Amino acid sequence: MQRQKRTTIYDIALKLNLAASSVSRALSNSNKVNAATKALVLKTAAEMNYQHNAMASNLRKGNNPTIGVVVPRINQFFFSNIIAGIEEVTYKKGYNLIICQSNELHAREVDCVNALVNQHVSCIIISIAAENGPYEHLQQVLDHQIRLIQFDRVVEELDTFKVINNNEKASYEAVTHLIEQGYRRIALLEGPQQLDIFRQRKEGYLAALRKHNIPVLEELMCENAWTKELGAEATAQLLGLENPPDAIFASTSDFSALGVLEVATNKGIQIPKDLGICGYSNEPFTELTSPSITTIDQYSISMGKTIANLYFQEMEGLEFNVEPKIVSIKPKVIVRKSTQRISDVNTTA
Amino acid sequence: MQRQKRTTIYDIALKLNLAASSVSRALSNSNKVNAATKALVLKTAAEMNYQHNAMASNLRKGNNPTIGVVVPRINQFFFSNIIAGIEEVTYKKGYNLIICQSNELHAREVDCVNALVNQHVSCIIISIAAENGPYEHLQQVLDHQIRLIQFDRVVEELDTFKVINNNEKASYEAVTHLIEQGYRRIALLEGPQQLDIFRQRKEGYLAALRKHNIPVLEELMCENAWTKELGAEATAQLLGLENPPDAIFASTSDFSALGVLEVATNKGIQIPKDLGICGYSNEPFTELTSPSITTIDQYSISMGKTIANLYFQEMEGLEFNVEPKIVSIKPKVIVRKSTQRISDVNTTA
DNA sequence: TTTTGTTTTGCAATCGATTGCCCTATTTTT
DNA sequence: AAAAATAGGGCAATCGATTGCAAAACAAAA
Repeated sequence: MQRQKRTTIYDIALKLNLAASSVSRALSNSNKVNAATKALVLKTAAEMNYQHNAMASNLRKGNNPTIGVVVPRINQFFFSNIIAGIEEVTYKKGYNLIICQSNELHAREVDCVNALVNQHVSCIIISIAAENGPYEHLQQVLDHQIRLIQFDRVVEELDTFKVINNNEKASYEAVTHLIEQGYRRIALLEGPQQLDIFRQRKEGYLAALRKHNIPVLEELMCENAWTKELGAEATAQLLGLENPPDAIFASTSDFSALGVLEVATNKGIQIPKDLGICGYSNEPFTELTSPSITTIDQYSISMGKTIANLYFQEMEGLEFNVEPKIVSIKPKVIVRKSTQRISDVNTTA
Repeated sequence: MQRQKRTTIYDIALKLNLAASSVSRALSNSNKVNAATKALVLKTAAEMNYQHNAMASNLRKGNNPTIGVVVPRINQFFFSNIIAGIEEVTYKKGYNLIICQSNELHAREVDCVNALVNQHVSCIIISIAAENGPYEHLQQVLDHQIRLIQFDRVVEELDTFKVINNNEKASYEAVTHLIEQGYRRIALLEGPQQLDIFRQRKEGYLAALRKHNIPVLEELMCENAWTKELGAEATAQLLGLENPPDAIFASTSDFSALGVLEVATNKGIQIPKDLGICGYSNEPFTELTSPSITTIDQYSISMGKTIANLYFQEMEGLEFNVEPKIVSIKPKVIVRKSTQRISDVNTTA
């Protein structure tokens, strides 16, 4: 079978003995074409199986109603929710969504961003990879007059729109909650410190301790414990201390909290009695473990919607040099069994 | 600030006193241009902050190296894994990925497919929405010479490439496992029967019962119990029977299995001793519940890769009328505690 | 030196839709 | 009835990159 050519407006024009321009106007429902002609064109187009060519149209109109999204991992709950939220909004606006994942690699992130710039997308939404690297590629985006919105993991120095979580505050509240539950030797599992979000979470932890006059102990802070395995390792080490912690705040993720839970349970440690555990992200599994894990919800779907709305409300069609806005979302501590050793606290799970 | 125009090959040509065609050739690394010229063009392009315009290029070349994916929900673990798997492959091939979600709605699915056809994508990968509806939109895709790969939830009658799970076999094996564990009154939670996958799973269930001469009882089969809530409802009903089941196979999803687990646990029923529970999909949480839930793994990431590879190996650039292939993946039963009441079985979790 | 062959470059059409401008009917106004 | 306004439609340029063909430049061979 010969790959037959698609029907174009010229084919329709030829068949109806019209000019292509009239066909175009009819199809775009312009009022500069007679109602009868319009109907005829529409009918014929349907008969001829015509499909509008978005590439040609976008080229001529000089805009591409598409938004590119770059995330570290598509299949991470937080990010897939963000994407779902964004899609919800962009779909209604008739925009397309191009999705890329950096796999936490800087080089790959650069590749993805360049591909999106080549596509002349209207906007790029990005949460940067954990791997360090220069951010010229992001500056490039701006230089090419493409809108840029950073979310969650952002490059602070870059003057762009940002949608972030108030990590410090959330962290502060989580640790405060632990203190209120009577925990005093609270350990911290930290994420890669080149990412702002993890530095902020550490800040919140420190602030809460200081506020309650609890000494900050170096031995209770574990760097780079942001996977289940690393969390488990760190826990084994912490629990082996002469003076072990009575609570562990896995500020990196619920996965590392899971590692904590497994190691502690295997050692026969009572949770929450002897050890409190708090995670971060409100992964679905946190309410299913036994005991369920106290964590921090980031409202990911609604955050996705917020991001997309930011584009449509503040940027679409407007001048380029609007003052970048920073939207900060306050995450919420979800108290569950893994930290509840005082009975009069309201249960959320 | 005036929205300044982007640099084009004409700008470069003008500056270097060359023809645009030469610039184009230099940029595409054609061997029909002098090495020195090529270097000069590349250098100048970089200086002028030139970015290739994919829209123009695709229009001229008549192809768009982009694949569209339509799934019911982006943030469902199975689907986000499929997407991650597809992305892994398409990224390496320099293809873009446009993602849409139908939200299980037929009308929205049609919209998404049309948008992708307008984009003249090279291939559409789809898992159809639960909501019934005609599938002319899929036929349209084929009529427009766009490749179509269906996966997981497919329209059987449509002669396209398909990547499916052998649901019947998986289901058969799961039920056989239950029987081997000594369960005899095995209930089935069914999904919407307009979807093939759920019909197939029911078939597997029936086949296993027949094979072992176990009577098939209408009262043990619950229609449309495919969410956690509906699963819980069905379970309450089943356990209220005069002669309740000793096992429940939630063939719809792990979420409904979770509903089963909660209701049974609340009633003080011993699992797996008094009731066996088996889910479907191997959601991450299934190994975290107590007891952990036996389920069926669908190898979602690798399935995504398989789908993408199918396009590149069998379809890209080839004639349109190649014989559609159907790839069937055999899912694997993951035996966990919720069904293990005989000790000599190998543990997977 | 002339002829032939090979590089290198330019010209111009093309992909398909859009749109400013102009022209011709037709209708409305005076 | 003449003038003005409006509706409907056509022409042709345009968006930016690609590519077949032709021309020019240069090198090699006779």
